[in-house]
Amino acid sequence: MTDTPRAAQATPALSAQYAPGEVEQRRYEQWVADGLFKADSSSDKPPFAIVLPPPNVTGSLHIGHALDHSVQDAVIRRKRMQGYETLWLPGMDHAGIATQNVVERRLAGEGVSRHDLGREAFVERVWQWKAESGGKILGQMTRLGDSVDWSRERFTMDEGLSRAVLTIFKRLFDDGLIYRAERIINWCPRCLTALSDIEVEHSDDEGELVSIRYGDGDDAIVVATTRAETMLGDTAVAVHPDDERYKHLIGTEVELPLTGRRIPIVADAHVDPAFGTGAVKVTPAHDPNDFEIGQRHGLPSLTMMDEHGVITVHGPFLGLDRFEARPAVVAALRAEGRIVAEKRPYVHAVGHCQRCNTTVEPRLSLQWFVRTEPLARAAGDAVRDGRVRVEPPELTKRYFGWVDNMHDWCISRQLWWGHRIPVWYGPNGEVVCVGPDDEAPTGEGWVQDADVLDTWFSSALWPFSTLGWPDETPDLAKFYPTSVLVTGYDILFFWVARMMMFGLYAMGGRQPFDVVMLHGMVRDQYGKKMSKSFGNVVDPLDWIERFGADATRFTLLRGANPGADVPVSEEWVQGARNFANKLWNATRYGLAGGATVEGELPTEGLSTVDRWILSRLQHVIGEVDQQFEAFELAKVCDTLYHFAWDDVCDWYLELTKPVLTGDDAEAKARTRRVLGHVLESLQRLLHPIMPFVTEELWTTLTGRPTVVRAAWPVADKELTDDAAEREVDNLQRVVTEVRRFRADQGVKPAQRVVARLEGLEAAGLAAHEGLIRSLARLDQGGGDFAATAKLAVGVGVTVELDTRGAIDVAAERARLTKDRAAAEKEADQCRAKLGNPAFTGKAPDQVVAKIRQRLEAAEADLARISSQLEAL
RNA sequence: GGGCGCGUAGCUCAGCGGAAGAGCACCCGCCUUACAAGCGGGGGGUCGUUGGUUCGAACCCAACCGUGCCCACCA
Repeated sequence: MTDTPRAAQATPALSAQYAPGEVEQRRYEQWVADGLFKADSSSDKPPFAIVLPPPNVTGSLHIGHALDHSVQDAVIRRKRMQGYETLWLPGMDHAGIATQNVVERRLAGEGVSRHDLGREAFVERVWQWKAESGGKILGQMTRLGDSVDWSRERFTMDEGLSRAVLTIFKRLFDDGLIYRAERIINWCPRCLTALSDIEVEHSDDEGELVSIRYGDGDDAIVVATTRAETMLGDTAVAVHPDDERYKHLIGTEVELPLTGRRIPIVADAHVDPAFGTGAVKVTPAHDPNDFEIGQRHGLPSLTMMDEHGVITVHGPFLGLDRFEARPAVVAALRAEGRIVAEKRPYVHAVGHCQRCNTTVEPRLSLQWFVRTEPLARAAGDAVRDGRVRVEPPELTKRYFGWVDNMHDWCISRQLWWGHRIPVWYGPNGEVVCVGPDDEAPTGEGWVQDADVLDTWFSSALWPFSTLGWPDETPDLAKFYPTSVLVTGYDILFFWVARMMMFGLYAMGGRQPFDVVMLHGMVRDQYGKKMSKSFGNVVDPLDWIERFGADATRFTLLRGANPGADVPVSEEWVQGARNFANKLWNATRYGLAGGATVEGELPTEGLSTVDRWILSRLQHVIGEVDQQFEAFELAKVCDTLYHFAWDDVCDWYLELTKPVLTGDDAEAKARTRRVLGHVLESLQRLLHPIMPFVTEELWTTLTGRPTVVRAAWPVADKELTDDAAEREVDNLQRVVTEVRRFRADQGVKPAQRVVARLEGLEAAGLAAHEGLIRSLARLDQGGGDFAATAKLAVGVGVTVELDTRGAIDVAAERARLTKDRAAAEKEADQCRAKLGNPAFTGKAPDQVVAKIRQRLEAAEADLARISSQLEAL
């Protein structure tokens, strides 16, 4: 057998290029078949649990999910390797309004409305959709390589979670934290349901502010509004109590135009005298502020619009849509001479339905609410007192701003898809909340509330309902509180704050998770948001198919520091694909060169180069551990990328070629063992980021069954070696400088360059002359050696070269002159600093010492460069 | 209207008090026996502007100019 590192001969097992498609599916199926992702709640190992933020069953996973999942998978895979009992629990969210809308749209394509089907049949259709869409999502997760425990998959509407919903609803109800009330809520006239505050998105829209005169003569009062049509529902005009202009009118009545009704003028401190005319029309049934004013003054609430936004008051406007009614009302007022100021454009914030973008209508209606004050305070305290850590910490301010100013949460939705509100109404006005173990009341006249709960109500239970709550299951005991919640900062409020509220409430004050890791949004290579209309959307499956799951994950994780948005592009995923291939080839080469993991790692007789790479490896392990603990996955990627590509591939593999092809069998054996160790350690370190290629390589290299449960590398201080690092660092500088010279001089690689190396001893490189010569392609100086260039390489080494007359003296002289100027400048700067008593007096000793060293180095460079210039 | 953040190489970003960095892009030279999805070399930034603190500022402070996001019931 031959020892030469010829890949083709020695390793038919690895092809010349990494082909992810061939590897990924096979590996994933094996992992699942072997139960490697299954958690054991009876294990003695310390627990580490993540619940997957359940994707909505509205469609398929997008690149943002791929980021979210990649972060979690990286974190959990490392913990699994570290010996924790890991649980990553998968599942999906029924996503009430979003899913209902999707299915309704599909039905519309068939010319059917949900009302044609009826409630039961419609819900059945949604379940069909869920089966279809959910299956697609699960398939995508396997393609990404998610190491989730499939045996514990949950759905927010499955039986167990429904029981959890009933349980907590009943408990909140009994504690007086859920109530039913007639309030102004956000209403979507298209979805025909109430919305919570967070389901409303505000945008600055241009409206028209018109001023309308109410009343006549001395009693006339002018109000301004952007929503003229609502004057039909006015039941008062309000002014500030101290406003001298209107004091005399307070308590009187004016005639409301177009209606013939007379309405009172009331004084309310809410009115800003400086805005507009200082007088406000009051429409309690259609404006939240006006509702408050109405409550304070006992005003009637007059509803003048139905759930579709159509005018319901009798008269010329009856049956008009709200947006048709607006100009119609203005026109009618103008005809009566009531418009006192011309309409003027006015930009103001208008709410839109998050799901369909319809302008939200504040509407007085009877809804169920959660009294959030005590829950939100606890949710804030858990972060304030450090029980829950938020990464990045900057986002805690936003979190506090939210939980400390939370309005009561409207939880009833006039939808069919969701958890039905477990409240029954009796024939005599009885209201009964039915718990999970209660019998629903039967008999004449009893009906269940028709509404369903806000989808976030069940999502808020996710970290414990999925573990079996309200039962005291082994899973709940073992894995609650979960270790970390990973999600995008965009749903900090929607979801995280609510899980905190319900988790603390349901679990006796125990937080749902110890850490919240918030990642950013995936953007394109110019930092732009991805959007269908912009055409810059990336389909993760497309990338997985073309570049592999590992490359896709690496591309995403390479930007995934806490709170940071993640720009991606096809060029970058190509780079990541190249990286996977680089690892592949490095291992292929290692195997061909006899890399092995058998036997103890030798400690005696190691070469400087071996000691150097082992030392570097220990530093890398330390850095990566730190970065992982801080969830700085972008830094993890960066550290490992450079270690793998620069240290291992570009230098270590090259530096060890002479040994591996040489005659010293013992030295060769040692290096083979070190090479094996470095490669397999690198594969273990990269496995959380790039699970597939590392699995394929590690199992091939080690002959062991899987890297999934291999031990995570631990840094060994014994193996760090500063001297070896310095030595190799010097060696690299010499080699690089010679290469630079050759490139500058246009010396062809094949062209013979005879050289004499001086000063190696002093630089500690005496033993490495051979390596330097081979890497820099320098020949031994022969009898006809005639130095034509003298090269100082900065570590006290001088290289005299004979390039057989090919030296461009002018170019080299110019470069040296430039270098000399730089060295002079450097020396001057250092001297100036050292001559400054303020600096030497106040700066730390090590800084001063550093400057001294710099000065010495600069002076040495000056001397060397000068002599070189003379020699040229 | 409040709050938060960001402006560093052509692009995307790291560095956050002691000599300006990475990836990609670009330029030059190479099929050197793991890898051309590669190898070697190189150019490119007065770190948004103006002041201040400091022996020393990309880094701390202030103002300004850009820009992004979140929250918000002034008609």
